[in-house]
This record gives sequence, structure tokens and C-alpha cells, in this order.
Amino acid sequence: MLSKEPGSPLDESKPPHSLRHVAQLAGVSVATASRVMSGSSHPVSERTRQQVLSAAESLSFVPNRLARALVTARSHTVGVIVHDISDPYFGDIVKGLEDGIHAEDYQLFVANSDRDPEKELNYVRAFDANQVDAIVFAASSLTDPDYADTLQKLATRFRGRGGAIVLLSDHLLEGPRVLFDNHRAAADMVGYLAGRGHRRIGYISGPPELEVSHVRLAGFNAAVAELGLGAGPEYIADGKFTLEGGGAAIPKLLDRVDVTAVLAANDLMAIGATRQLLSMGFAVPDDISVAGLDDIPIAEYGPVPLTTMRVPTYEIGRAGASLVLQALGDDVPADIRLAGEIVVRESVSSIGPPA
Amino acid sequence: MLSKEPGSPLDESKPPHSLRHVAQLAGVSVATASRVMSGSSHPVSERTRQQVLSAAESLSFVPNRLARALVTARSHTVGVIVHDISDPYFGDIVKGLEDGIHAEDYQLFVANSDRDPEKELNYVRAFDANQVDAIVFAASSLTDPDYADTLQKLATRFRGRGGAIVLLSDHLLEGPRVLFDNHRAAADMVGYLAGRGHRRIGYISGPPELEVSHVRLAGFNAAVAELGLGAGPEYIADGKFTLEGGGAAIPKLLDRVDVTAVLAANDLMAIGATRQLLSMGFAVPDDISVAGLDDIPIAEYGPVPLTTMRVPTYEIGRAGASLVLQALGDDVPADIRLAGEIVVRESVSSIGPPA
DNA sequence: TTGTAAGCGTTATCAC
DNA sequence: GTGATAACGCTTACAA
Repeated sequence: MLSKEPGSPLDESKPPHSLRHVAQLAGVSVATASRVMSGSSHPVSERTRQQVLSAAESLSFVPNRLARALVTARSHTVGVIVHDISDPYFGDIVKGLEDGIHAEDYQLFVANSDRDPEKELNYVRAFDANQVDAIVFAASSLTDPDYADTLQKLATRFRGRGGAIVLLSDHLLEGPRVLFDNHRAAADMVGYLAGRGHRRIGYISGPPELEVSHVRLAGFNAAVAELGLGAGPEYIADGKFTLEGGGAAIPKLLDRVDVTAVLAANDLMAIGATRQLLSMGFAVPDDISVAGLDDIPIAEYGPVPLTTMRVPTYEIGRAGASLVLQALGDDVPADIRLAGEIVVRESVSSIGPPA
Repeated sequence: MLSKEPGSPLDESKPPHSLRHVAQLAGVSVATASRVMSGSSHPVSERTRQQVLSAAESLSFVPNRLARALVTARSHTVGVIVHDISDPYFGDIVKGLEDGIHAEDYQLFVANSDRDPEKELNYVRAFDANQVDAIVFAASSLTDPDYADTLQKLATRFRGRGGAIVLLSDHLLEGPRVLFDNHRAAADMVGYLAGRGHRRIGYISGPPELEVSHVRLAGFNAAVAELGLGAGPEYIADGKFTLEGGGAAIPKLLDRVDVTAVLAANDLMAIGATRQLLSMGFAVPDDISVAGLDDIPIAEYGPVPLTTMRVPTYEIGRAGASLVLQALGDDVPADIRLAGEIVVRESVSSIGPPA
């Protein structure tokens, strides 16, 4: 029987997968083994390095990152909070984020808030407890009195620990952010429509409770004014961001003005509008053109393939990753602004010069 | 200056957030503090418990789960590997999985393999390094010679450490699994069609490289035989699981047999088929009915809202979570079989009794 | 270039 | 019911 000094008992009972076993097999100290396995800058002779490497290899050693995290105070882990991971919008963002951080050997925790303030706060706490190096908020902050307060406190705590916070949308928290330019998106789309000869463009707006509705509407109004197109409240109808709302907006609009094109603040409403138009006997785009914003997956498969503006969701995620990495590298990252890109399909037609 | 014994130096330099500080503030030992914070079964007097609790509260103490994991050898984390998180199919599964394990205070790592064997293996290694308690494979195993071997080895290692592996699809690895019954899905859909009077049903199959193609085709064949409907190779055309393939299959089918309904092995092909039918001047469903399988998001928004079978993706995730939890609770979980459910929309019509 | 040993923040095993 | 104290697996001064 081997004697066991308390200082260095090598436990034969379970699979030998710790640094100690590697060191032992290589005939070196744990410190040395650690230096080669962790890629430390501390010098190690080539010969020893090889011994350690081959020992690790033969034991198929995988370093325990939790142990490493404990001493380095860096878990190489990032947490992201999304409203709904089954929504391709967030799915794309998460994909971009994951791709970006994985390249630097970070792992991603995903949390689904379901837009529930309490749940979201709990996730922040959980991320904190798991010592994530950064938390990414993929969606806007929620509107709840207590939520704002508590979140601020948690954020402060988290940052005190050296954690980074990155925002991918409007948010009450401070921090580096990547923003999609919604104002410009709507304005650019108006510009596109105007370029195709449209001078009377109706607008189906989103619900006023949402910040994004205002920004996109403002973009529409600004462009319409700048280009001297038909303007005024009669050109605008609320569509609640829903398919039905988009459909319902059409009769209202058509009652008031004789538009040649309709821009909807999101694709779902655009599709609803198209359906409604079709069922009313209008041809799309020959009688009336329809354009959307977002480029959701079904935009392509609707009754008429929709011309719309793609929100660069994957790129938002990638940009978020780069902000995370910069922040963790002790840089002070600058906000990133992303523009959309018009996807031309079949729902918009050119019309001749105005009579 | 305070003296610092090596045994208990309380570092004033950084935020006091460890158990030691809580214990100190509460006037108890770390051991006791640990017992109340970790919800240990070890007895603690009500009085001390309150002291510790309020100390923790006032320091807004959050236990370091990495440290806990190091000693308990349980990280309370689960890793899931998906092909593509931006695909709502996986998004839904991940959502269900996350909901399920979060209820038991587990955190979820998400990895995107992009169907790349090398990437997938690296993720398994990374999960192992991060000491996840379980790995969930959301998709089928890839077909690559080295991949299978290496994955087996990694799995063995991982299990040696006490890790659990759960499969949500056909997989070369052993382990508890949740399976969607693809055979039955196709068969049930044939049954539905037959119930609406259809006796000559064409079938657009998936690519033969995929296991699921065979299973669904077998389901179709079995049902058609059992119900005494029109059968034989002339009723079947390959559609490659794509929109275009689905469209291309239509003329082939129609050339050979006079079908009253077409079942596609997935929704994308069903939509392609519908488009093709429409463009050839057939009315759907009045001239020919079309049904799909999967119920992807666009099924509802296609040229004709598609009658199809919903694959219970969220439920698959939930079931996976329950398998994980059981396995981690040292149960031996039984496989879970899930059936789909027909979603009736507008692409299938009844026809009178056969002439 | 190598080794010794002191932690990182917990939990768990013993004593008391 | 409470408290020392030895781990857990790793990194990192500090020595040699």
C-alpha cells in the first residue's frame, strides 16, 4: 500500500484527468504543467513542453475551466438575454453573437425572458452568480417601475466585479450599444418609393407604446417632407404591428387619400395590407405598391413577395460580439450604428412621371 | 494598519462579496454561513439563520456558483448543440429546453454547429471543459467517418465524469431520447386525406440521404397500403426538401397519375407544389388538395394557407429538459415519443365519394 | 527553467 | 448547533 501524505494524495479512485496527473505522468510539477497547458508566457524548455503535451494527450486531458475561472476571475463566458429565442429575429442575433465570441473561445449562455421583468432580473442574477464576463441585452428594456431600479443596482454590482454590459437595442442601461437606424430605414424606403415615381405614399404605423413606432414614423415624415411628397395625418393609419391591423388600415387610408403606394412599419402589416388590397380587387403592385420594413422570413412567401428593408440581425449579433470583446479587452468601445438594405422583390412597381 | 495573518486576510481592496464577508458580518463561521446560503440540511438555529440572511441581504451577496461547482462537481449548467439557432425549429426546441431546466435553476449554454463536424466536436470539448452536467444534441448526428469515432470517445469521457447525454433526434450516440414519430406523422396525414375522400394521393419525398425521408416515406406507403389507396412508384416523386424541388415534382406526378391530393414530406415542398399547381391553372384545394408536414412558420402565409402536421418542437425541448433532469437525478429515464397534430387550414378540401 | 505553496470561493468532514 | 479546516483544479507570485 502506498502511503498518502495529506499534501499530495493522488486519488486512484476516479479518472485521472486533473493537471496533477498530467504533471505526474510528465515528471514535472503542476506549475510547469499549468504553464504549458494554459499557454502562459512564462518560459518552459521545449523538451519539458513536449513531455507535458504528450502526457496531456495520452490522458486526453481537458482543463477544468471552472477552476481556472475561479483563480483568474474570468469565466470566458457571456450571457445574453432575449425576449423569445424562437423568434428568428433573436435567433439570428444570437447566432451572430455566438459566432463572434466563439471565435475567441467564449461560451454563450442564453436566457429567455418572455418579456417578464421578474424573469429577466432573475437571469441577470443567475448570470452574475455564474460569473459571466459580459451580459448582452438583445432587446429593449422593459417598462416596469421596480424593474428599472433593480436592474440598475444589479448592473452596478456586476460592473463592480469587472463585468461588461452590451446593449443591442434601446435600453435604460448605459453601455456600448449597437443600434439599427430605424429612422433612416423608414426614410430610405420612402426614398426608394419616390425614386420609382410614387408621390402619394400611405403609411401604416406601429403601436404608439413602442419607441420604434415613433422613430420609424418620424423617419417617414422627415423623408416625405424633404422630398415634397404628399404629407399629413390623412396619409397615416395605425396598424398595431399585426397582420390584421395592417389589413384594417387599408380601407381607412384609401377612404382619405388616393395613394399609389403604402409603406408599412413592419412586414406583418405589409402582408396584411397586401391581402386586404388583393381581396378588395386591387392588383399589387400594379394598382398599388406595398413595401414593408424588417424582412422577416415570410416576407418572401407572402401573397406577393414583399419588397422590404432587411434588418441586419446577424450583423447586429456580430457587432455585439465585437463590443463585448473590446470591452473585455479593456478598450472603450464606440457605439455601432447599422443600416438596413432594401430587398427588392415584387410588391413595388414603377409608375410614370406624375401627370 | 491592520495586521494580516495569512490564515484570514480580509481583503479590503475589492467589493466584499464572498461568503467570508457575510460570515464576518453575521458573526458566524464560513461553514455556518455556507449552510444557510446553500440550503443545506445541516441544522442551523433559526436565530443564526436570520443573522446570516440579513447579512447576505445587506451585502447583496450572490454566491459564486463556479466555486460551488468546483467542490460539488456539479455546475448546474447544460449545453445544447443545434445546427442553426436562427432556424425556428431549433429556436423552439431551445426555448422548451431552457424553460424546462431553468425551472430547476440550471443555465443553458447554446452552441451552433452549422452542421460542421469539427465545430460540433469542439463544442463538446468546450462543454466538457466547462463541466456542464449534461449535453443535449438537438439534431441528428452528422455523417463523417472521423466524427463518429471521436464523438464516441468524447462521450465516454464525459459520461465518466458523471455527465448525462440526451438526444432529441436520431443519433449514433446511446442515451435517453425524445423522438418525434415521423412514420406516424406521414401515416396520420394520409389517414386525414383519406378521411376527406381522397383515394389517389401523390407523395413528394425528401432526399434519400436523410433518414427522415425514408421514415416518412415508409409511413406514407404503410398507410396507403393499409387503406387500400392508390399505390406504387408512380405516386411518388423526389422533391429534395426544397421549394423548387416541390414545384418540379408536380408535373412529374401529374404526368403519371391523376391524383386528387398531394402530400409533401415537408412544408417547403408543399408550398412549392402549391405555387406550381396555381401557375399551371389548377385551383388549390378545389382541383387538387395539398398537405405538408412540419408546420413551419410560413405554412400559414403561403399562397394558400397550408394544412399540415405540427411537429411539437417546443414540447420536444421540454421533454428533453425532463430527460436531463431525470438523468441528473440518477433516474434511468425512458425514451419519450411525441406525436404531431394536424393543423387544418385551407389547402385540403373534401371530395365526394369516389365515382 | 523549474518547483513550492498560497490562494480563488465554496462545500464537506470532523470535532466540539 | 457551531466552527476549523481540508479539499475541488487551477494559476501565479516567489524561490531556487
